[in-house]
Order: sequence, then C-alpha cells, then structure tokens
Amino acid sequence: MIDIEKKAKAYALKNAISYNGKAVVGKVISALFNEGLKKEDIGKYSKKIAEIVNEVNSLSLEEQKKLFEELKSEVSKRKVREGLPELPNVPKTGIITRFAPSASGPLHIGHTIPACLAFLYVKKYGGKFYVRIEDTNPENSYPDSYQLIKEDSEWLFEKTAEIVIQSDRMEIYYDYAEKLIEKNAAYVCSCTPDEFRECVSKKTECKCRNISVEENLERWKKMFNAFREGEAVLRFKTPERFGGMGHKNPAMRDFPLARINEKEHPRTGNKYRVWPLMNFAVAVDDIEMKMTHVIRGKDHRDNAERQKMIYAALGLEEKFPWTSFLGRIHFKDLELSTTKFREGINSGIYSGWDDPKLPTLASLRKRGYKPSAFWKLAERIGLSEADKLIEKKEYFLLLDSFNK
RNA sequence: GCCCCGUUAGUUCAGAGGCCAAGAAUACAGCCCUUUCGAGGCUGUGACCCGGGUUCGAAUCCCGGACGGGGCGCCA
Repeated sequence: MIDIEKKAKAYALKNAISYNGKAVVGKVISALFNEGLKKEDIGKYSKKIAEIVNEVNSLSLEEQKKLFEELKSEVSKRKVREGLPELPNVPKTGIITRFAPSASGPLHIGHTIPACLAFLYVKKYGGKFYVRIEDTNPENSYPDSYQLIKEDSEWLFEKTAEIVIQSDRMEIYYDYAEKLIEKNAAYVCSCTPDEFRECVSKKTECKCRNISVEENLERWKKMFNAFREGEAVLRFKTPERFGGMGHKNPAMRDFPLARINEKEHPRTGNKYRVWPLMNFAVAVDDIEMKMTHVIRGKDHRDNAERQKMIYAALGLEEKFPWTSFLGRIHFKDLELSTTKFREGINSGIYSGWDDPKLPTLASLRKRGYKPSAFWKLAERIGLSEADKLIEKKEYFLLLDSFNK
C-alpha cells in the first residue's frame, strides 16, 4: 500500500526546490500517477494534495531542502541510459559478430563507429569478433589493403579480432551456389543488364528464369569455362512467397549472386573467374560463422533484406542474425574515399596512408589518438539510426574530448 | 517511378504516455584554480520539424505533410 500523502509531500518539495520554493499542484498530481495514484481517486486526494502543496510553499527554501533530504527516497529516479544499450537475444555464450571492410584500402574514420560498436559488444557480452575482409571484386581489391587492415584492426581492437578473408573461401561460396540451384532458388541468367533492368521495372520474368534445375547446373558449370565475362550471371530467384518478380521493392527482384570477372585478383591471381557478389558472400559467411548479431550502416538495410531471403531460401530464416542499422555520418567538408586517397598518394599529394592530412586510422594513430577515444565516441553515438551531418571540426572536437 | 529509414540545443546523444516547465557531453560566454601550457571546478546561454488525431495527460502512440539519408549494379 503506497502512502500517497507522503509521496505527495516528497514531490511537492522536489518541485518547490526546483522552482523558487513554489510547487504546482498539477505537477505533483502528475508525478503521483506514476507512483500508483488512480484516476478515480483524484477526487479523494485533490484537496489533501492542495493542502500539502500550500504547506510546502509556505516553508523557506532552506526548510524545504532539509525536509526533502528526509523524504528523498520517496521520489523515483529518472531513468537514464548509461553506456551501451542492451542487445536482445544474447546467448549465454556471448555474441558472434563481425566488421566487414572491403579490401579497397585501410580503415578510416568512416569505419570506426560501426567497427567499434561491434567490438565493444563482444567485449561486453563475450563471444567472437571477426574482421572479415571483403575482396570478391578483383577490380577494387588492392594488395596493400590486407596488411593495412590487419594493422589497423590490431590497434583498434587490441588484437581481439580474428581476421577472415573472403577470397580464401571461394569453394564454400561455390558449394552454396550449387545448393541454391538445386533448391531451384537460383538460376544462371544470360540476359544483358539492359534486358534484365527492363524485366525488373516491368515485373516480368526473364527468359532464363524458368530453366530447369539440371540445365542450370550445366549453365553454372559453363560459367567457369565457357561463358565469358559479362555473358552470364547467377541470380537469386526471389521466392513467390515474397512476391517473386512482383516484389513490391524493385531492389529485391531476382538480384545477382555471382558473376564472372577475369581480372587478376591481388591474392588469387587468375585462379578464380567466378566471383560471388556481396550479398551472396555475406549471407554464406554469416551462416557459416553463425553470426548472432550484426551492426551495420543503414545503407545496408535493403542488402540485409536480400541476405535474409537467401537465408530463407536455405530454410534458415530463423537463424538470421539480429541486426542494428546505424545512421550514416556525412561530413560537410570531408570526402571519405579510399580511391581518392590512393590517387593522392600516387600523385604525391600525400606522403602515404599515414599522411597527417588524411582521415585514416594510420594517420590518427600517428597523431596520438588512442583506440579508447574511438570506443568512447562510438559508445556515445550508440545504435542511433539518425543520419548525422557534421563538420570535420565538430567531429574532431568530440573525438578530442574523448582522447584525454 | 517504386521500396526503406530517420528528424530533440551550434554539434552528438539520453528519452520507449505522467517522475520532462526536457537530461548529458561538447561548443560558446563569464568566473575560479594554475608561474605558463595542458588539465580541472563552478555559473550562464541554448532544442522536442509542421499539421491533425487518440488521451484526464504526448518529445513519446496513430495519420498526413515537409525536410534529410539510403536502395532499385555483372560495386561493397
């Protein structure tokens, strides 16, 4: 049984202290609703509460403060979140998550928030943290990236991450591709990009969509030896229960899973010519590595949806990791493009990846930033889905305040 | 054209119907501390995108709009 009068006095004192010694009846009643006061009881208490408020208001501020000290425990604490928000569905054994940079260059400030959040959650709950280098596009993968990402990760995550490289896992992707074809969940499409784009916009099935499983397995083999670059692609067959080619979101209609690229790869040379595309490689790896939670940029929302359909096609829908989508940081006055950085280094504008003018981790490390500065910044931002628009100066002011 | 997501001080976050006449951090202004620098302490300024609805009560729930961001690649 709660003591309404005692609570009323405590809240009246609190309110009075905050506002020059004068409490307001309405505010006190409002607070009491949260302490169990029932609407139907207002009539019963309103007169009494008004008396209490008057009594409190007649006291001096000093007396109010003194009295409030005694009754302080009656007032509930305002709830505020400290540290990282809790994640749902955390297994007793901890979480398995990853940070997945592409092999286009080293890490820079644009990577730090999602990367540190994944790292911090593994630190918080225990489990497993992977850094997965995504290098299934030979044209956008550079030999120096692997060492740079390794050094950056060891520094930022204090050597707690296991590094995995997608180009080491090609046979696994091939296995899954066959599995999908056998389940009639994927097909080899020989339409031109233009032809297929038209099918997407008109919600029509292309001429390759209903080829038999047997023939698709043949065509898949031909991707390794007969088809040339650009002549065929492995497509996901968007299941009818999701709408098929009529899926309401055009981005979900029979998206590609793998393609032929005959360019030399920095690690595997010319060994492979059929490369998985991002959504396929990610889905396979997440399944194989048993990801439980994924923290990624909001720009991957549709990709996550596609990956979920791949899980579903394999009968693993319920295994799909819990996913958080982070708002993107847009710098008003800073371009984060490893391609541009690379060009600048090649043309001599920058002395190297750690040039003080570059927003790379290598550069910031050299300038004296500590990993914990990035952790604290990431913790502050949390799992916010709001897009951020910030100036370079403001960003570094914040980062500096965490670097003390 | 179609599909998503977001919107709280200058900036970044807290807030999941009453403890919010909105709380931090940072920035800014002032004061104090310090031989100086670094750092620290105190005070102050400052925000719920707009319009409807639900409710005794809305920053919070619902609908509409505006604005910002992303996706519809044989990129990631």
